[in-house]
Amino acid sequence: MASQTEENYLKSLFNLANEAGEVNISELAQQMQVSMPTVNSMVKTLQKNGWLIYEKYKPVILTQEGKKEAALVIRKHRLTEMFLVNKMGFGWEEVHEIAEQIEHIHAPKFFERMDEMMGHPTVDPHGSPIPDKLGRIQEVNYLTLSQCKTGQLVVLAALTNSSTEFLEFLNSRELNLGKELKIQSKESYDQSMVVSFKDHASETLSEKVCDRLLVRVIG
Amino acid sequence: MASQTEENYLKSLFNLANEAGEVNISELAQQMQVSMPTVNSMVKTLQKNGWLIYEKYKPVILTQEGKKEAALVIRKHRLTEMFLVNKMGFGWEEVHEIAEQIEHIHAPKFFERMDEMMGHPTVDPHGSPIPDKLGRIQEVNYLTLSQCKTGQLVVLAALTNSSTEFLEFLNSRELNLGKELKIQSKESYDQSMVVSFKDHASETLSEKVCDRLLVRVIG
DNA sequence: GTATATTGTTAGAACTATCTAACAAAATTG
DNA sequence: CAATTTTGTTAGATAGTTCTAACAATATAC
Repeated sequence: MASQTEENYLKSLFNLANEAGEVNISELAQQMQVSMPTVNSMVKTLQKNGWLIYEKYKPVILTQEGKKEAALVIRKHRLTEMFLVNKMGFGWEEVHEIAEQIEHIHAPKFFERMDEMMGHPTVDPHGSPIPDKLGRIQEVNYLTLSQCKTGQLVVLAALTNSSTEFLEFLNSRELNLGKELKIQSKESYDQSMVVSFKDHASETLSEKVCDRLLVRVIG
Repeated sequence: MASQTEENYLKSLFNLANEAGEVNISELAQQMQVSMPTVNSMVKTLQKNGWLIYEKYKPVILTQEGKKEAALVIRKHRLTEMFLVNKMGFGWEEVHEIAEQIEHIHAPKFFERMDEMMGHPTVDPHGSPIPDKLGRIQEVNYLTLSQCKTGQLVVLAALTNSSTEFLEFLNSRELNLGKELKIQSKESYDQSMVVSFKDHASETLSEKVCDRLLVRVIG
C-alpha cells in the first residue's frame, strides 16, 4: 500500500505526464517542492513498488498500476471536494486543502458512501472528472474560452486552474460552472474578451482568465 | 503541531491517566502496541514539546497543554463518529476505524461544520462526551448496569467498551442508547441479570455485558 | 563542435519512529 | 532483607523521507 508521500508523488506524476506519459525529475521536484536528489531516491522506491519505469538520466513513466493507484487517489480527492461543497456547504474555493488531506484516508466504505449520497457525480466542483472505482477517467475535451469565436454562446464547464485566488476572482464576477456566456467581442491587441450573461451586464475577461475557463459551445 | 504519532500517544495518555493523572511506561507501551524503549524515547519528545512531565523511572503526567491537545483530538474523533452515524448512515460499529484516521485531519472549519450540521452534539454514538472547542470535557457519572438493583427502571446511556464485537452483540439484541430497561432479577451465582424491555420480551445479560452498559436510573 | 548551462546522480547526513539486546532500578515475594 | 520479577533505560540498528555538497551526463548556444 502506498504511503501518503508515495500517493502524493503518484498524483503529481499523473498530472505532469505528457502525451508520451513522460515526466522529468526536475519537473517533479518543482511540483513536489522537494530537491532533485529527494525525487531521485523516491522514484527508485516507486519503481520497486511497480508504479513506474525508471532508467538513469531518462524521464520516468508511470506503469498501468501506477496510473490506477494515482487515479484512485484523485478519485478520493474529487469525491471529497464534491461532498464538501454539495453536502457540507463549503465554497469551491475552500475545499482543496481539506481534500488534500482526506484523500489519504484508507476507508473504501467512507468514499463509497459519499459517492452514493451524491448520486455518483462525474465531475468535482471545478468541473474535473472523477475517476471511477477502477481508476478509469472519462476524458472530456472542452475548449478554453480563448479558443472561441465572437458570437458563440458557451456554457462554463470546467477550469484549467483552481487556485484559491482564481476561484475568488470568479466568485466576485458570479462566474459559476453552468453559467451561459455570449461572446460579444475579442480584442486582438491583448486577447481580452467581452462576454455577456443571460441576465445581467457584460464583463471584460483578460487572456489569462480566458485561458483558464473551459467551455462547451452551445450555439 | 503534534504529528499523527504524537497525537496518538497523547490520546492514549489521556485515556490511561488515573486519578493522580499518572501513566506508566509499560501501560502506554501496551496501549500503543510498541516496545518500552519506543515509548521511552517518545515521552522525551513529548516532554520537549511541553505536553507532559517526565522523570526517569517515574510515571509520566500530562501537562494542561498536553491534556488540551489530547482532548481536541478526541473531540475530532467523536464529532467524526457522530457525523458518520447521523449524517452518513453508518452503524455505530463501523465508525471507529474511520474516525481513527479522520481525527488527524488539520482543518478546523471541517470539524466546526460537522458540529454545526449536527446542532452541537454533546456525546458520540457510544455515549462518550464530546470535548468542547477549548478541550473541556463535561463528565457525567453513570452507573454500570451491574451496580443497579432489581426493580429499577434505567435508560441505556453509554458504554465502557466500544469494540466492534460488543457493538454487534448489542445490535443483535436491539440494545440501543436511549433504550429503557427494567431490572427483573439478578443471579447471585454469576451476577447475570434479567432485564425486560418496554415493548417486548426480556433478555438475560451476563456480568461481562452488564459491566459494559452505563445507565441512568429513572425509576 | 567545444564551452556553458541545465539536468540528474551519488554520497553522506539528519530526523522521526520504530526495533532488539543488554543492563539497571524498583517492586514484589518468600 | 535478599532473591527474583517487573519495569524502565541506554546503546545501537533500521526504514522512510528529506537535505546539501560534489560530481557526472545531457542539452543548448555560440
